[in-house]
Formats: sequence, structure tokens, C-alpha cells
Amino acid sequence: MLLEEKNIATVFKAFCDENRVRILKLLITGEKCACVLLDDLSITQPTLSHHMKILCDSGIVIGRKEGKWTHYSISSEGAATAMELLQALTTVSSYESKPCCEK
Amino acid sequence: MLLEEKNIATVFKAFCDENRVRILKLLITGEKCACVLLDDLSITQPTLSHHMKILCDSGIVIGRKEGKWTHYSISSEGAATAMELLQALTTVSSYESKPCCEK
DNA sequence: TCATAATATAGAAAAATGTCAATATGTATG
DNA sequence: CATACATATTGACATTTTTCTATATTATGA
Repeated sequence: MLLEEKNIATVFKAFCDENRVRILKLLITGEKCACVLLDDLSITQPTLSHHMKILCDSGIVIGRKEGKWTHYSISSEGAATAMELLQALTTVSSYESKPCCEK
Repeated sequence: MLLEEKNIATVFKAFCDENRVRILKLLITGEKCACVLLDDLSITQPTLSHHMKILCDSGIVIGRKEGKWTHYSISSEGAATAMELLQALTTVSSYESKPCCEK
């Protein structure tokens, strides 16, 4: 069920930058529009826009346009996919391979 | 219970590079020494060493030295921590904040 | 239609990361 | 001790990512 390595990396890009983690911490309190996120972060508007694109590309965040505004929220489907991937990438199979490099 | 943003990012760095994902896929079949990992990847030994350091720093992988060899394996504690972080960063609180930017 | 507001895009600079060749370190063994 | 082997470190270079300023796009309202 695992995706290609590159696609897996894309999903976890959401969590491997300080500012994106800050954005996620804001979004777990509920849907937020870009202008509100901007107020809480020490970055410029184009930088926020860049990070929101990466978050949306990862599938973890969804953007909803409403008039002039874009409202962002956590995607529960994206989050579930990330959980499954994380599980799959860290669960050691019961049939472990033989030790290597024996004396 | 969340760590600092920077430390969280460090944990997920394990999963956001193609080659590191490949390494994790190898490690879920059981503990492997560096020389075996090297055989399965199209990278040089110093590059592997660099990635193993990042994986160990993330807490997801543990290195065990035995004579000349270093054996790497998935850390179930590290994996559990990552799962908890992922959960915490994607679970929307039941008390959602008010909508912003109303018309 | 024109002005204003929210967000996105383009392009450039700076910082971080990934990669390699060369070399160092540590360990076993003759 | 000398040699060979496994891995780590160093230093350079290339690529990618982050960030900014400037500008474009899109929507609203006077």
C-alpha cells in the first residue's frame, strides 16, 4: 500500500519545517483564513502563501475559497493517510531478515 | 505535550527525503548493517552515513555498534513518539474557534 | 468602472540540504 | 605493529528550500 518514496516524502514535508508546524498548531484549533494565520506568524504574506501550498500539496491541509478569502483547515483524510504511512514505515515485519556481517 | 516546533520538525525530517524513506523501507524488514543498506541504495558511503545521522537524530532509528559494524533498526519508542506528534498536529480540537473574515 | 482588499505568482537572494571525493577514526586480525 | 575493513568526518559543490520585494490576479463594494 506504500506510495512511491517521492510521494511519501511530499506528505511529510508538511511536518518538517518550523513555520509549517506552527501553522498546523494554529489549524488544530479550527479553520483559519490566511489573514489570521499571517497575524500569528513572523513571515510575509507571500511566504505564508508558499507554505500553504506545500501543506495543501501534502494532503494534510485543505483550502476553501470564499469570496476574497481562503480558509484553511486540517484534512482528516490527509491526516489518516499520513498516519497509515507512518505506521507502515515504522512497523517492523514479524519475519525479520537474518543478521548480516557475522563474525 | 507538544515539543518545540523545531524539535517536531527534526522528528519528521526522517520521512521527508526520498532516500531516507527507502532506508526506512529496508529497515522495516529488520535490523540492517550499514554495508547492507549501502548495497541497496545508489548513494555513496558518506551520503549514507549522513542520512543515518539524520534518521538517528529524529529518534526513529537506533544504531547499535558491534565491532566494525553498525547495525541500524527502527526504534519503536521513536515511532510511537512520531505517531503521537502526528496525531496531536492533525486532530482538530472540539472547541473550534469562531469563523473569521465574515462578510 | 475604479479603488481597495486578500491571495497568488515571479524572480532573486540567502540559507539549508544532499551529494561526492578525500581523509580520518576505530576495530579486528595476521 | 601493520594492514585491511567498516563507518564517520571534512570540505567543496550543486540543488533545493526558504524568504523577501515587486507585481499580478481575483473579488468586493463605492
